Amino acid sequence: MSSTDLPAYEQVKAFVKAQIHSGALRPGDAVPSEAALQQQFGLSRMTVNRAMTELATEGLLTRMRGSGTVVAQWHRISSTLAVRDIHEEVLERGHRHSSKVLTLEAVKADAALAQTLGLRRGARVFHSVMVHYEDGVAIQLEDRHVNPAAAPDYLQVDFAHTTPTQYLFQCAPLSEARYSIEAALPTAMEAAALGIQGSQPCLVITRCTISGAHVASQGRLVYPGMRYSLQGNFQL
Amino acid sequence: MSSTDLPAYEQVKAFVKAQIHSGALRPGDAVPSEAALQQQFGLSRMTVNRAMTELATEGLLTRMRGSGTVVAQWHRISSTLAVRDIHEEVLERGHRHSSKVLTLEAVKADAALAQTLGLRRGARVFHSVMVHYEDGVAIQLEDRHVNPAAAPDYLQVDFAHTTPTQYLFQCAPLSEARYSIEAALPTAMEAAALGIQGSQPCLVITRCTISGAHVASQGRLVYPGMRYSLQGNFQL
DNA sequence: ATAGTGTAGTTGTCTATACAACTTGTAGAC
DNA sequence: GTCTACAAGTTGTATAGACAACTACACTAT
Repeated sequence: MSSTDLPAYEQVKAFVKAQIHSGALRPGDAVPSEAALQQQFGLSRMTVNRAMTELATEGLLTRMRGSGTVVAQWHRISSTLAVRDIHEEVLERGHRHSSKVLTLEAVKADAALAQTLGLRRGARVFHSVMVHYEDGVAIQLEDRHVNPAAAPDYLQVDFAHTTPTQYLFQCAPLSEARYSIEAALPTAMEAAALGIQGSQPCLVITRCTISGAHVASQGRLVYPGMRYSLQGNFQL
Repeated sequence: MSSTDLPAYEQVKAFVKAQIHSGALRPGDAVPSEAALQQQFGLSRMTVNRAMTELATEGLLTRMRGSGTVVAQWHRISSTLAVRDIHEEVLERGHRHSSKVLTLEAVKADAALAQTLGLRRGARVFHSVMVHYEDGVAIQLEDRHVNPAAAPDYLQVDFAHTTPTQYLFQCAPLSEARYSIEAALPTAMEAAALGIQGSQPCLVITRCTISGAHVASQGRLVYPGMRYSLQGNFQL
């Protein structure tokens, strides 16, 4: 705890990481045991254990009780995909966010929708379609179906002052989510709403949020391909 | 440690999680302090601390030394995106994988490529283009530029028995990656190689892998939109 | 009123120890 | 040769205690 200001367990993590990145330790290789590192660094085992346990949960190491620790075969890269509000997102980029509600209604669920929301066919569900603009340019079409059990007052919400994501966060705490990302062509209606050609590819994120026992909502988010890309930067 | 076989710290985690999912604790709400939970569960503070620290790194809680713990505002969902080999991926689905090499050559880097690979303009880089098939159906076009410093023998590799991902894993341990996911139309060449219409949208992943100080390679992975989607399931 | 001081409460880290659960290899019994 | 039993080594979990770093708030002196 003298060389830098980093906590001791972080220094051990950095040491092991460096050995992996330099190639001194390759996938499948055995990593020194906690006892060995304890000696080498002059730390207690609990501290070394914390370092190694964290590296394991980060996916860099594979540990087996009784057997030892090896460098993981697949460097799993843990990104964080934040389920967040597009309003906040736009503001964070220093731009102006606005939106327009195209549809806000109650409809009867068809077979497919009923299944994903866990309801019976013909059940009453809420449906909203809106377009989000960043500095006046359409960047997202949000087509959402909501389970009334999760948000009974969905139709009364004033979406000029809030967004579906924001509102649903409030009344149905998120517990699980499923998503699917694909490239597809927009429907004629979607293309018109986004102000793009129907032949222009879009990034479509289909997202299903689950709150406790209910499937709270199912959303289809359409991004014009030319104006949007999902980006990430991973560091091991 | 009596009710179930779960470790004590996992039980504390489950307890707090349940309170959040049920809505008893909402984003921004204060969570009981470690001392309080220690009393309540009859555990040592270290055990409670482990539970809370892990929930914080999972993004469920926000902790501030001196101030306390609150439920995080944004339920960050930590997915794991594995940088893995398409060969293994196809085999895992129980299908047959094959591939065809279209190009394997050394070229001079143009300005853009030189910049991303961290080389000077006109530097010698390796270039490969190949198509991957799953049970005979084209599912991915892999257009890759490789830094010779990371893989000097890239042109001599027999890609009938291995894949670029696999080979690069061996000779250049991964330390960082940047990616970008977007929807785009394939080039005429790409469409022909994948056997699809040029008007069919594709999911394009541009990936840049970094190994230590070098940028090891830059790859453009094109997936036919109709045959592929990125999927994920998150659990908090 | 304002600025500074102090104190209680909270989280971050580290130690030393202990036992449990599991793996692996070896020595011995048959 | 084969199986069993044991021992050594490894990780998983839990404890009790300690100090450091920081925050928030109340209180005091100006």
